Amino acid sequence: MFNARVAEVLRSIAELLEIKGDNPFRIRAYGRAADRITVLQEDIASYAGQGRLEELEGIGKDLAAKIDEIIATGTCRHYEELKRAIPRGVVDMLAVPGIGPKTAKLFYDKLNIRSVAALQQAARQGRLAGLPGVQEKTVANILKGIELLEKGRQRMDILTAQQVAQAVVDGLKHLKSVKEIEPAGSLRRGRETVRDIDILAASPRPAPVMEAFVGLPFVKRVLAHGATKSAVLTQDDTQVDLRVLAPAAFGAALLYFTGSKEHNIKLRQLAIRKKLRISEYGIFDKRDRCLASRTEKEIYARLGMDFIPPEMREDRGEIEAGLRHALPRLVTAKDIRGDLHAHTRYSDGSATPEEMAQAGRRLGYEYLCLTDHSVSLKVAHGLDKERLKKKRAHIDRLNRKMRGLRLLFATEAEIDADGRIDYPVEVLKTFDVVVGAVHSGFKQSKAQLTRRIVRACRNPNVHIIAHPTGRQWPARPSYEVDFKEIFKIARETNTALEINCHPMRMDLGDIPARAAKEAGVRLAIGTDAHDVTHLDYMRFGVGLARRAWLEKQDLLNTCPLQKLLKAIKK
DNA sequence: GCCGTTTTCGGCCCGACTGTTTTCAGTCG
Repeated sequence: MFNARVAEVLRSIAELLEIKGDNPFRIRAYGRAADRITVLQEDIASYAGQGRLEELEGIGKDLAAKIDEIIATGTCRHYEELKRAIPRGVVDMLAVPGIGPKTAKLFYDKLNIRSVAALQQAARQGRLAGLPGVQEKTVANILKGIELLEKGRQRMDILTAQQVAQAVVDGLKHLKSVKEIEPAGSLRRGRETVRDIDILAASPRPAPVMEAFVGLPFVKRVLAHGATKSAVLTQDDTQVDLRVLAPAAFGAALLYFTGSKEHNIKLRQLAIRKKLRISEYGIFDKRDRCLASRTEKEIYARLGMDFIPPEMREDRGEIEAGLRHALPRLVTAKDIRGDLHAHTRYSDGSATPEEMAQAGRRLGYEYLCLTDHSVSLKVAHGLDKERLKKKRAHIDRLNRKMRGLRLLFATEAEIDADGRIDYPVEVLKTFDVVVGAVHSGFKQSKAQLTRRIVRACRNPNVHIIAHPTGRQWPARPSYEVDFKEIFKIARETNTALEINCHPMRMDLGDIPARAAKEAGVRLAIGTDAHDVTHLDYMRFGVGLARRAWLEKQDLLNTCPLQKLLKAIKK
C-alpha cells in the first residue's frame, strides 16, 4: 500500500513550494492530489500499474509521472531538490499558529532560523522585532503560538467535542439577540474526532453576542475578537470559533461553516461555472443579486442539486451524486431498532440487565444485545459456564415478564491469537448472538491479524466482528488489516462487521465502513455500552454510518427482531 | 499543476481578523 507515502511526499512538496513562494495554484494542486490519495480506498499502485492515474480527479500528466516515480523509488527528484534548498525545520515552523509560509521564509532568509526552537530563542532575545512587518505584538503572538503548539492541540473525541459545544450554546442561547445557534464544522458532519469547535449564531445584532462569547466563564484566552467572528481557547485548551450572521443568511452561513473546506470549494467552483457566486451570505448572480440564503436546501437547489446531508460533505462523490439526483437515502436514528453491543454487571458493565432493559425501552428499542465478555478475558470478569447459566436464567426471566423489548443472550467473545473463540462450540450455540472481538496480540503482523479475523468469520457461530481495527482514541491506533480480504470473507460467510460507536473507538471508521458496504458486507452498530448512559452513543454510530453512505438495508440494527435473527444465520 | 456547459489559455472559493500599515499583506478556516 503506497497511498500514505505518495500522499506524504506530495503534501511535503506543497509545503516546500509554499515557503519557496511558488504559484499558489500549483501548491493547491499538490495539496489536493495528496488529499485525494489519502481517502482513496484502493492501492494507488494498482492505478499506476494499469496506467490509470490520470483518471483520478486532480491528477494530470505531471503528477502521474511523479507518483510513478514515488512508487518506484520511494521519493522523487523534485522533492529531493526542494528538501536540499529548504531545511525541514523551516517547514515545521508552519505548524505554529499565526506563522505562514511568508513569515517562515522571512525568518529563514533574514536570520537563518531553521527550527521552531531557534525561532523561540530569537523571539525571546528580541532579534525578530524590526524585520519588515514585525513589531512587538507579532513577536508576542509568535511566542504564544509556540506555547500553543507545545501543548499539542490534539483532536478530541466526539463526545468531548459535543459537551464543549453544548456548553457554549447553553451559555449564549438565552441572549435576546440570539435567534438561532447551532454547532457546525466537523462536529455537525459527525467526524470521528474533532479539532476545533465551530459554532454559528443568527442575530440581527452581533456585537452583544461576541461580547458574551469572549466573556464566557470557561474562556481562558481570546484568540480573535472581531465584529462577527471570534475565537477563544477554553480552560482545557480547546479552540472554539463563533461566527454571527443575520438570520436571513443562516442557511448560507451554515453551509459555509459546516464545510468541509473541500466540499465548499467544489460547490463554489460549480457556482462559478453557472455564472454565480457563493459566500457565507448567500448565492449571488453576476449583478450581485441574492438568489437564496435562508436555508441550505435552497442554495443546493439553485445549483441544481438535492440537499446533501452534512455527514456526506467531504467531496467524496456526494456533489456529483447530488447533481444526478442519486444520493443514497441515508439511515436515520429512527430506523434503529436495537443496540447490538452492550455490557452488564455480569462482566465489566455498571448496570444490571433490568436497568439496561429499561434504558433500551426508553430509547424505543425492540431488542438489546447483552454481550458480556467471555471466559478468557479475566480482567473484565469474562463469564464461565456457571455464570453464563445464571445470566441466561436471569435474561429468560426478564424476557418472560417484559413487554416491548427483548433482551438477547449474547457475548463479546475473545478471538485468540490463532483466530479461535474461547468458548466451546456447544456453549457458543446457546447464544442468540455472538460478537467476536480481538483484545490482545495487537502487535501481530497485518497478515496474522487478518488471518485471525478471517478465521473468526469462518466460524459458523460468530455473527459479528466487533471493532475490527482495534483502535482506541487517543492512545491506540488501528492495527493494520487487509480489508479487501476481510470484506470478501465476511461477505461469503455472512458475517457482519461492527461500527463500534463508543466515542473512544468509532471503529470501523467512515472510509472502511463505506468500502465494506460496497463490497457487499453487512454492518452492525454497537455502542459498547458499559453503563445505561452509554446507550446514547448510538447517535454517534448513526452519524458514522451516514458518513459511510449507509442506507437502512445495509445495517443489521434496522431489522425487526425476527428478521434480525434470521439475517444473522450462517 | 489541473482543467473545460464561454475556454487547450487563462482562469483557479471567498471573506474575516490582525498587525502593520496610511491602504494592505499575511493568515486562517
